[in-house]
Amino acid sequence: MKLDRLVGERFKERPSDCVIDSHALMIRGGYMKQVSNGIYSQFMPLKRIAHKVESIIREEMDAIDGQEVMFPVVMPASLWEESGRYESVGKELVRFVDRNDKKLVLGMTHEEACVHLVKEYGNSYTKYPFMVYQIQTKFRDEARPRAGLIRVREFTMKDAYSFHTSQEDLEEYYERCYESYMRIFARVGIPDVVAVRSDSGMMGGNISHEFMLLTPVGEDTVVLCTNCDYKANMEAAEAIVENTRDEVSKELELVSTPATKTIEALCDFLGITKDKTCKAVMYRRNIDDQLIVVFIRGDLDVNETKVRNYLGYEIHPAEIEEGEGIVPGFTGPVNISDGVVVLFDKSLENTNNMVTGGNVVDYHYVGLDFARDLKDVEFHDFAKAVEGGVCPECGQKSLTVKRGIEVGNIFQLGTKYTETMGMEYIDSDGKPKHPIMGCYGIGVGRLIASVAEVHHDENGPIWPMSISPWQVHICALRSDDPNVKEFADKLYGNLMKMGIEVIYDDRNVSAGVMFSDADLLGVPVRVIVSPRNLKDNVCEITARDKSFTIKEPVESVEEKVIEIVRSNLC
RNA sequence: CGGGGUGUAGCUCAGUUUGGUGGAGCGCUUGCUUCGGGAGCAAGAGGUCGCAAGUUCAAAUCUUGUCACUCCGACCA
Repeated sequence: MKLDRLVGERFKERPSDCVIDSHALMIRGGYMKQVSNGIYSQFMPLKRIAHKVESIIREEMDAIDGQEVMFPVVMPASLWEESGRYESVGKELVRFVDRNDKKLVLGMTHEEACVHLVKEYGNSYTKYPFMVYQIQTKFRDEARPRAGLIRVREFTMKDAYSFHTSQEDLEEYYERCYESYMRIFARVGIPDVVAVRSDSGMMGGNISHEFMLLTPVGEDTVVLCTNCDYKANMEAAEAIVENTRDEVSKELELVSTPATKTIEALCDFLGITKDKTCKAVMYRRNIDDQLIVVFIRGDLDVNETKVRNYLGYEIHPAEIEEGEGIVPGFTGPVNISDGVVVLFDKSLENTNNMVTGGNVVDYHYVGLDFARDLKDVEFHDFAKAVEGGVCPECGQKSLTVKRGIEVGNIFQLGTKYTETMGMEYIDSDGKPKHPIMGCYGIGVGRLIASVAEVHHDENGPIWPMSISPWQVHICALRSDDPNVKEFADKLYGNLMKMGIEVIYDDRNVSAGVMFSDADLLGVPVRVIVSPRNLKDNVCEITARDKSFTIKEPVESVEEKVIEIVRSNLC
């Protein structure tokens, strides 16, 4: 490819609306152009990278007996009504009608389409297990796309679906897929992705893992143990709290605490620490606005996912209005109004001498003893894990909280879809059963952005050889010099003949422009042909990551470049 | 969905407070010079100031509406 023919322009300045580096560099480098909020067109360099990433994914999926298929982008609503997700999924699912007013949806994930595809085939236990996958465009009307390709509405995704006749078989395959994923991440250049236990959310099912690239720009929160192997998404991380109890329980007493609506103000007023308070966090049930109050120790935060899972329905943070029997800022468990769902976090179990809302404006209870003053209370884990908290695996106070980008995930789905959609096989015992499913996703664009996020400098991305849009970038400095032009042309032609992927810059521009553009394209090997070099009968071969610069005699440049590319030295 | 911000040349942004014939840098075109990290000189092209109403003798500037983008939060296989 001649660089002067490459469609897409490169920019000197960082676009003002780019927050993270990978986004800014991919815009500056002419990799993509935004069409709408969370929707991008891709120029050739990005398309080539995506193609390579997809090839790697394809190889690894095929290696675990996957079969590539293709599901439709547009599906009839009836398919989603079968699984129940036409109702249960929120506005991320785009619903529309065709010319005949028939209801359709835009594919955001393809469990339904997959079950539909393999339903008749999988009619006997002898046909299991099997896995099908596709690499395709998905559309999710995300509430807030951001950070370039990290969070978008339209994106390319590899999604795989496996079918099994036993939980053991699913688990065995799940493990194979897990390892396959680790190979994929290593091959595209981010080997240090960690797999964390996750909450399965709308997908349903039991065990699931998310593959996280740890980086401060990530939008997920991950809990890791520095002492053992424990890793979990914040949503799924168990919180272990050590409750302390004072020797003497004081009397329960209502005291005046004017203008202390926040825990901070209350602690200041009474001269106590946050862990001696019990705060109320309010939610509402999505369908009917039923009020839910979660009581938790004042120094901790509520993990909303745990509350949602415990209750078994969708909730959202609540605004309190007058006349509901709830006193915002002064809500406590003693004499709380009926008709409110009340939950207690384990951090309060067996504690005493706690301060909590008096359910009267400007009053709090002090001396609350949960064992003594509240009857028939159950305590559950509703708290977020904290930095320095106790690890649920090894019991040490060694938890750390980090940010991560979710580059992939794997779910043990169970029979949620095969049951609702009536997929059955005849087992060896002659009885009809529902196959057990697993599903496995990787976002291609997000993966590419993640690689750029890890591998870049201030001048541009530094692509690993495995996914770089080209393998070699030839810069012909002073292409108006006939010797330079002739040599560079020949080198370009010969490398192409040898099957090397080359981007060739023979524009008559200054060295600075040429090098800056090369930096933005991030090709790992750069060959500089110039009058200065040719005078000494050499060419310069440099690595984009600056790991080496060599002056190679002109006779052996071609050979040397091929050797570097083939040996994957970059 | 809640709260902020921004829409002026391909890009980055001044100009809006206080209404009076729209600017800069980069990029683009032409010519000459230059040539190893975003060159110099000269000449040029390029904008219904997001859109629509309104106020006014006069609107990029004031008012209202609307659309788009963006940030924080909520939500998120």
